[in-house]
Amino acid sequence: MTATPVRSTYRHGDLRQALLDAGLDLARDGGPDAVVLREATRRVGVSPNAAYRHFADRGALLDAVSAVAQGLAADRIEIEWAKVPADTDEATIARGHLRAVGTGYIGFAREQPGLFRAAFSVPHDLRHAFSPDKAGAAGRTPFQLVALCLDELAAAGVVTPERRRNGEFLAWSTVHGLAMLVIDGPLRGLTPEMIDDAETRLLDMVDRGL
Amino acid sequence: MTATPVRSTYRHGDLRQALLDAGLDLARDGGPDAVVLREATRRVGVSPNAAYRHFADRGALLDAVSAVAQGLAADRIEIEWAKVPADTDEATIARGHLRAVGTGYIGFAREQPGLFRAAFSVPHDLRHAFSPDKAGAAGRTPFQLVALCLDELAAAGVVTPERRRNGEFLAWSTVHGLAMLVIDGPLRGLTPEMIDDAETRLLDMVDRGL
DNA sequence: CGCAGTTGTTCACAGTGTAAACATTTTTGT
DNA sequence: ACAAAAATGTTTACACTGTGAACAACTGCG
Repeated sequence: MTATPVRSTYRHGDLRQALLDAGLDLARDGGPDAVVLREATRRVGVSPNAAYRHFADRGALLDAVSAVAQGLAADRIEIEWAKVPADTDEATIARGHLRAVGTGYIGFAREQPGLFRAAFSVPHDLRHAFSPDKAGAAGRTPFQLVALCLDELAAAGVVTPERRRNGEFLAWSTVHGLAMLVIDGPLRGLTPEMIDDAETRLLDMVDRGL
Repeated sequence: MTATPVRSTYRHGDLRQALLDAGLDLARDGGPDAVVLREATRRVGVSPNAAYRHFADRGALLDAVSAVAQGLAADRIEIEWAKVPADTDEATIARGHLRAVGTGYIGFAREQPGLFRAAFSVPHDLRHAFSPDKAGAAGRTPFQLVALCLDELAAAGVVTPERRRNGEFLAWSTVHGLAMLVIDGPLRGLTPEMIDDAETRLLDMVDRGL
């Protein structure tokens, strides 16, 4: 059932990308732990150690998968971002964008829990949060999107400069927490309606209390 | 260098507990992934398969470790809880308790990241959130403590019954998110001062916006 | 005392990551 | 053009993991 179980050429052509794709498939159902080197090479139709020509070790492959997954999260957020009507006042737009980030983030977590965990449970430093390989199709990383709408809120005077400072951490923590508890923690098993409700109220709380 | 590499009796005496303790040690530095069956048996000085007389599989051991870790989290929260002055009005006490839960929860995460992840990253259902084996020395689970202070807030009239409903999820998500991002996510590497600041502002936000 | 149940051990196997040596193909320098 | 060098894939090998099955030693009960 595999597309091309054997290949004619000795060289693969684009093994790195193929392994990355396989890794993403593994992460999609199974999360970061499911990204196992040998299985990826198996799916690509190559010997296990071929992977080491393109990734230093399993961790490097997982890092690459994580970066792509963060880009996919960014894409999901951009979808919500684009829905925000632009024909209103600055403040309303900014608040809409903040809400869009939250909705998109949690939406991605709920729709793609495996990729979400691969994206945000693999330890990375904040210093790399802006690196282009973590960006979505629009060229912006999830963290950049959070920062951006906070800038908008500050520019519109919705939040004071004092409150805007490091506000990323607050906004991010809030939605990240709900996402994690729902897909991977004790809040799993809640009905979609209950999650929707929690999500709405959570975003209300951020909107009011940031 | 091991305390008792061999034992005189064929029977161990309390192998289950010994394995659990070893599992906790492993989780303490290394988190849930570090809880490996063979290493636990090795530390206890017993053959690998002896573990199967007391735990169905590795997952069962991890579950047990997770439950104990949740109890330790509860203990940590109780410490903050007990600090709240009782000689004030009901509302102030209730709000203090909510804050104590947040402080204790994040404190536990920062002080014992491995145990924290073992406690709250191992999937469990909310239906078991009250089971006594997850309780601390005071007999209350972390989730019970959240629920309790929300009840207090409602009784004191700080939050309306409408807002109290399912408020656990909001409060929990918020602190859980910060904890996870700080110990395991992109917010690692923040200075303790920045984390302190984020924590304070996060709890302020919950206090204002719940 | 004998025997059944409990608990620990041994042997075995499949799966994982990864190092080292080897093979093949492509690139590059003269 | 052609040999040397670099890049890429394979094979072999090892240590480690979880876990099933058969076996061994101890315990308590009739």
